[in-house]
Amino acid sequence: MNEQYQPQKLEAQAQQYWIDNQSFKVEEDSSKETFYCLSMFPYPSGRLHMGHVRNYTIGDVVSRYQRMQGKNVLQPMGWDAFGLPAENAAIKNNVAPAKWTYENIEYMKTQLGSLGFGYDWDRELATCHPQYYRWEQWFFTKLMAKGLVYKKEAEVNWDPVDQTVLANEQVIDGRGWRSGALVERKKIPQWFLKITDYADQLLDDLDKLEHWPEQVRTMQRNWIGRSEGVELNFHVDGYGDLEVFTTRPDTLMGVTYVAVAAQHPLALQAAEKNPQLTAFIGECKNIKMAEADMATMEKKGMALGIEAVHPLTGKKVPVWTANFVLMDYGSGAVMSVPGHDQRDWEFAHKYDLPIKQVIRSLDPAVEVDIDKEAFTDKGVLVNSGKYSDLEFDVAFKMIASDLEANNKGKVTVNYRLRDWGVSRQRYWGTPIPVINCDSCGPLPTPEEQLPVVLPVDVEFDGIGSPIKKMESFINTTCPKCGGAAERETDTFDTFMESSWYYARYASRSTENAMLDPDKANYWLPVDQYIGGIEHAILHLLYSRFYHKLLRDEGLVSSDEPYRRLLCQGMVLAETFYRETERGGQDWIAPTDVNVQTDDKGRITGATHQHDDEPVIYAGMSKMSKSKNNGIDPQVMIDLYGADTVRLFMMFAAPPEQSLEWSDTGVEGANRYLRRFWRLAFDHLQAGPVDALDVASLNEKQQEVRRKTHETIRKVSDDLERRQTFNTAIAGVMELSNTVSRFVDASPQGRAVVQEALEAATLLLAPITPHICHELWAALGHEDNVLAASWPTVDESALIRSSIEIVVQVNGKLRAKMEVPADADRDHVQQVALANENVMRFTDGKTIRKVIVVPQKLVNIVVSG
RNA sequence: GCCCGGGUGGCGAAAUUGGUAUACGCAACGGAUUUAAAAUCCGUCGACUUAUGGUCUUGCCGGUUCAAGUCCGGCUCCGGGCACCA
Repeated sequence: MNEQYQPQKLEAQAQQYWIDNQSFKVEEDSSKETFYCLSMFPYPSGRLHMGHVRNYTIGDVVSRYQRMQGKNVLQPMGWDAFGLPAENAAIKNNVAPAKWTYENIEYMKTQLGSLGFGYDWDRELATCHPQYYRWEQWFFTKLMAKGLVYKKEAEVNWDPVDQTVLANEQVIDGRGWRSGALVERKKIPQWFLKITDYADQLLDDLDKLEHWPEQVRTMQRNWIGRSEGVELNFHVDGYGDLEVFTTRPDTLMGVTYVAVAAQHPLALQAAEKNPQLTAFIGECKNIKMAEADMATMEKKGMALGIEAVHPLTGKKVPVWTANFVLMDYGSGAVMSVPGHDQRDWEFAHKYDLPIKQVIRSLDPAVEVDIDKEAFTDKGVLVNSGKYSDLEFDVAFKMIASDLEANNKGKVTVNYRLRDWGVSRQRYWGTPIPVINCDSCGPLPTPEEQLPVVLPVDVEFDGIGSPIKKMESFINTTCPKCGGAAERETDTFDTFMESSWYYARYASRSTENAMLDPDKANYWLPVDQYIGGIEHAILHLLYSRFYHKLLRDEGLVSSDEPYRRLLCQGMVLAETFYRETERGGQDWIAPTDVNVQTDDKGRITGATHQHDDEPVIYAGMSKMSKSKNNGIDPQVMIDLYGADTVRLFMMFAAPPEQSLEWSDTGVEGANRYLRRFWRLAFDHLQAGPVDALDVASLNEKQQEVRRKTHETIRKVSDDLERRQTFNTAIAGVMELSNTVSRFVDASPQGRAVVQEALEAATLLLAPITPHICHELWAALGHEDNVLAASWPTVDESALIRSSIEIVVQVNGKLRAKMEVPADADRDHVQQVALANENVMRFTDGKTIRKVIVVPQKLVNIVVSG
């Protein structure tokens, strides 16, 4: 064993050992318990960022820990390779997306290797590979046959100058990012998957996911947004029935107007002879189709000059159009009850529409003043004719059945969830396997023609997808009539690829099918899934949906894809900037900045290393290109080694929380590894170690041994149940501190230290595998540390003869005392009451109550 | 705007089921070692105070309890998501 800790050398050796021995290759083996640990695969953007390092370190720790539990562990890795950035890079650097992507994959793969992650690379996949996406295409044609796919017109962000569809991200302040043109909403035909058919299953099965964070389940529940209500019709002369949905039929007598979307046929019809209305509808087009923009924009509307008939009273109410009513959501029309809905109330105030109170509070003491704001609680009906004085539930039922009896409405369930639009008008994605024939309509591409391969040899001019102009790709024949037909040139949403990759890893070598059910079911569901909280809704919901589709196709047998979920927080770093002449910010990399601090270490100022002139400190924020505050993991690995980076990442914060990058914190992690190495080195220098003889240990030796076993117990629980890797590391650090303070060169003293060092090495092995690989051998083990079993707790080592009890008087700490571990309640109470310092606070007072919490504390309640 | 989180020393954090607030680490300070520096080792380290002790302290205001960082109600600030970024 070398005296110096040399991470570069030792890590290269350990990594070579794992490669030579194919240590992480796994096969199906029915005799072993399985564990499938999956980290969300990266988008191959060029280099790993710290978010990846954090994600994959957590995954590797869990995998290695489970392996030490004796399980057959699958930990695969792959590439979420389709997406917008490749197209942007193509335009910027004049390089084909495929080439750019594959080069990035190659580089990032070496980076993952240098971090020591234990992946089974035989199962690697890239979603841009035809052998991957062909099964996605095949599956889509199956879904078409099942009627789970349909085509309809839906709105997109349209750049009228570049003549192209923009992603929400590409619309900045309402304008196209490249052209600067005012973006319009435009309707184009697109393919949809009927995720709403599975809404109830997706909702109900959330209850089964007991190892998912509650917050993610809540977010998904709210996203699906199941609500029971009534669908009802307002008749409009010369148009027909205007259908609306409400969860509050009890407020029906308070409707003072109805509102339709700007694109609603009724609005368009009214606009034909109304230029002002036409102008207003045109104006409503200039809003980005993102919910946040819709919800925060100024609410505007205009009367259509049309009236609708109230389904119960027969009275007429005006019809308005409003920019906040969504055409794509529900029927594109809403009934408005300004007395009991705040948005309607504000709209009514703005446009002087009548406001009518029809609900009062259940609590007679509560005054309702609808002149001030809407009263939105459920309560008792008033001013509602025969329904007055009814409470919500009764009113709901009675109004609903009256509507039903008059054929004006019915009770129904509504979801916030909308069907999944999977069409994208982009190049770098999976071609949608559809052939459009003028006479036969859209048809699935026949199975024998799959995959529909995306041409990779393309010219990129930056405007629109190159395959949309590529006749050799487009022109084909109709599979039904044999006539000339055209291929669909849209590609799939990249969420399609990431929705089933977890299953493909489990059946990676299968060539003639999407999945081999035997192999897939051997591994699935994923035991532990790890990824960023930003995926809490979309990716995880689509993936859950896809799993149910795979199940219904007979490819998997489970209901849910991911048994346990861990959402890791973001990685933050300090940000610095200078103001530009135009008042913008010029972000400066933290590595280019010198920081000044006060005597307490707080940042008081900073200067640029290049010119020593001041820069502005803007606090911590997520590492990103836009803030230029990313720290390159490769630089840190080269400087300190992978183990240090891994240790710091896992120690600095609990996994779900955001993690603040700190250069000195990394140095601290490195310092700990050097100390740990030195501790082992000094111990081994003293020669062979005797076998441990538990019965002969003195008190000090017993204490060290107790610490060893308490640490094993704590770290096991932290890694397995709590997944608080930071406290696990703190625990091992405490053990190291105990050992380094323990000076005892006697044979049994050294035996106790040997046991402690072996335990610490095993406990750290999942987190810092390279140094532990080396130390395990140095401590005298012939087997590799990967093959070692997780240490077990010797319960007899934990036994204490006395314990500390704290004594409070009126809840305030007044004394600490040692009592025998087996002391009974009365004894503990007596000793507490007799304590000198306790008596200073009880003297002359009346003791009202004494609370004894066994093994912990005594609280004496006094008065007077 | 809506949904979901979070706020504890100078800093990252710990306190697991309501029971000792500040474990572990960073920074800072003092000392040892050194020709010197780095590295290393030892020590101090929430605030105030009349100091073997006491008072206060977990974003703010209020409540429940013998006991609240933890539970409840109201606010506030910060972050994530909002369906075409992945």
